[in-house]
Amino acid sequence: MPEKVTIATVARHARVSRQTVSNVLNAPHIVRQETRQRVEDAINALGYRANQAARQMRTGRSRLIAARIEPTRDGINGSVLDRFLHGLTETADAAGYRVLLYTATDDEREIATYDDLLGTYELDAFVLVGTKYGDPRTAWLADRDVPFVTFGRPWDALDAHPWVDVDGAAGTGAATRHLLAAGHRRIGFIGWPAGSGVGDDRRAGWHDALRAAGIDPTGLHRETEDGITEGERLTRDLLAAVAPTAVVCASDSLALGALQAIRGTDPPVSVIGFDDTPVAAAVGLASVSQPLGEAAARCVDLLTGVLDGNHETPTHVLLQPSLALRHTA
Amino acid sequence: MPEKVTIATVARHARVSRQTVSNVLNAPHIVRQETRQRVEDAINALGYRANQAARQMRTGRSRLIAARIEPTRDGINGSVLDRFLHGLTETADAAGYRVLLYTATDDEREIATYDDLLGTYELDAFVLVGTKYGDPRTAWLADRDVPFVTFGRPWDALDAHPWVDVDGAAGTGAATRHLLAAGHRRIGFIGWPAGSGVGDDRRAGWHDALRAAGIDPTGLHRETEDGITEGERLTRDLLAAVAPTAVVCASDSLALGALQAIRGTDPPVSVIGFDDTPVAAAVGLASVSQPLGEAAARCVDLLTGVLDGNHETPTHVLLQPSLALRHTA
DNA sequence: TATCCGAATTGGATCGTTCAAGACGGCGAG
DNA sequence: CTCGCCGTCTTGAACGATCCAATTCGGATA
Repeated sequence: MPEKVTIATVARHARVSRQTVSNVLNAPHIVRQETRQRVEDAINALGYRANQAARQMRTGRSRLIAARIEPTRDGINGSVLDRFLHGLTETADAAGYRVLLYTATDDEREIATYDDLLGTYELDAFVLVGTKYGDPRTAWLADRDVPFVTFGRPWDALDAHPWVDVDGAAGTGAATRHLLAAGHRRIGFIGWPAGSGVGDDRRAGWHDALRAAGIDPTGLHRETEDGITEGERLTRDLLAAVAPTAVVCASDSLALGALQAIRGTDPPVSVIGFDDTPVAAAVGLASVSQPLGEAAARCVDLLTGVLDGNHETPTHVLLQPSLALRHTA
Repeated sequence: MPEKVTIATVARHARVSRQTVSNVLNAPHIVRQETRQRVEDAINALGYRANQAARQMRTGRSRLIAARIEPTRDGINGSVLDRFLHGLTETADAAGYRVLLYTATDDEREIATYDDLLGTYELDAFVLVGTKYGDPRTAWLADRDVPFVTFGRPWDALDAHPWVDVDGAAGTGAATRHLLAAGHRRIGFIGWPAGSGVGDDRRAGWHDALRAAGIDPTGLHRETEDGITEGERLTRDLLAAVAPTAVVCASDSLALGALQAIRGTDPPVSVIGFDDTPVAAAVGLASVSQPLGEAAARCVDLLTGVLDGNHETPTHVLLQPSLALRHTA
């Protein structure tokens, strides 16, 4: 069995000192061209790889970022996180970072996990998905100057920390305008109770688009917790009350419920969901599509900016969604 | 700012040597009860956490396991991996391990990634999801004595390495028997081309169940690549040829296609899918459900067994699926 | 020729932990 | 009484990288 290749092995092979090899790796510009070449050749010939643990012990940086993988709730929205995670892994990899997973059942435990991860693994940064008003997790991290980025705006103070988000209002706005252009006038909205940043944002897009078209949105919307059953219930209610010819929903779960509710209507009531989940694609549901890969990439950009001390990079990014049109619209 | 708490800090505080603290952590039984208590008190008082990088450098073990997150293909089957990953993270955590993500677009790059992860991060083990006949990845890992477990049997040699799998034949068998009990006689099967271990296994369950009921399965099955469109096409073909009253499918994707094809039949043709994906739950599709959390837990069990040198643990585990009955069956 | 300068390189110390070997006191056997 | 052993604890070295201070060397300057 071949003995382990360390920086000393490379140094001996290239007939230079350990420090010179280290310089070739970390500060190539201060090494003479000819020497550098010799060292690089040795590295390739021996298949040397810098030992991350040793490097970390000296520098205190692990090149590891943590992301949370959530228990699959209704399984529909879970796929959003899944796609985001995949993008994150890919982009982080390209930037020389690795993604470590963790889970937590509530905020308190999640914070305990931060403490543990920071203490034992010396993580470089965290990526949080979804934040709420007065989120204790971001406060904890900020208090300790731990670098982190959220996918989702901090609704109570936009400048609190770096974030990446998708413009939900633009998405529901575009969906509504698409329906208006198709001749619809009574366009309903099924969303979440007021108070959640994301929900209010998505409703605002629909609301403002109707207003801009000279239509009064009063009475045309309903609010409920997320879920297929709830979506169906509220859509039936809305149909009975104001007979909309189209419905925009805050999520694909709600939209799937809406689809059940409108079954058999003639002409069929149009439905547009939100998130463009695989379920939507499978059942032909039109939906607002978030650029998740792009969002993940921007998160990594922001993090590397912070970690490498580039304070010139922007601290927040708002991406535009697109409309995935299918036969329900 | 408080200075870093190391093993030396704890030692000083408890008035023992560094090594004694280390022993309390790693071999408590060789430390006198009274001393141990004093050290443990100091650990708690100071909030000491062992530095993983330093430990790793000395022991060569990182307490990190790697799992691959795949690009969301059609997004339906992706959720299976997602749920598995979540279970894996949770169980690994409980066993003192963390899960590191990686991606790769093909086998060659995946192997290059193994090399990189092993070289720079000294990963303890890998979890592979899905293997095929003559898989180059498992061969590479086995060659180098890298511990790993697969979720999915190595179809060409069941004793090649530790694995966890779900009994697909039992699943399709149960589905078929359920349909038989409901009075169906002509039960079709839509699956994948012969040659894939998983596909052949799932077809065998259906085949044998029919045979056991004294029914000749000849002509009642069709094979195709996975996908909704393909599933629909083949189901139409099967309907036209032999007019089955029920169809068992090798995946939820195929089953969704089948649902499109049978629309309007009277009495409705029954359909049962495989994987119990969120999509199935959403559209009311009956499906065979894999115990993914349990599978992940068993993977961790096998790994810790290998890593801790327990060669007495079984090297493979075959779990039984259950039937999620919904209105399509 | 002596002095100085900066670029390039060197050896030693260090990060926090575990391993290997040894020190110390008490106890039982010879 | 002495020897060896066992249980308990301590000391020094090592893992593989980077940081720091010191050194070499060729060339420019006085």
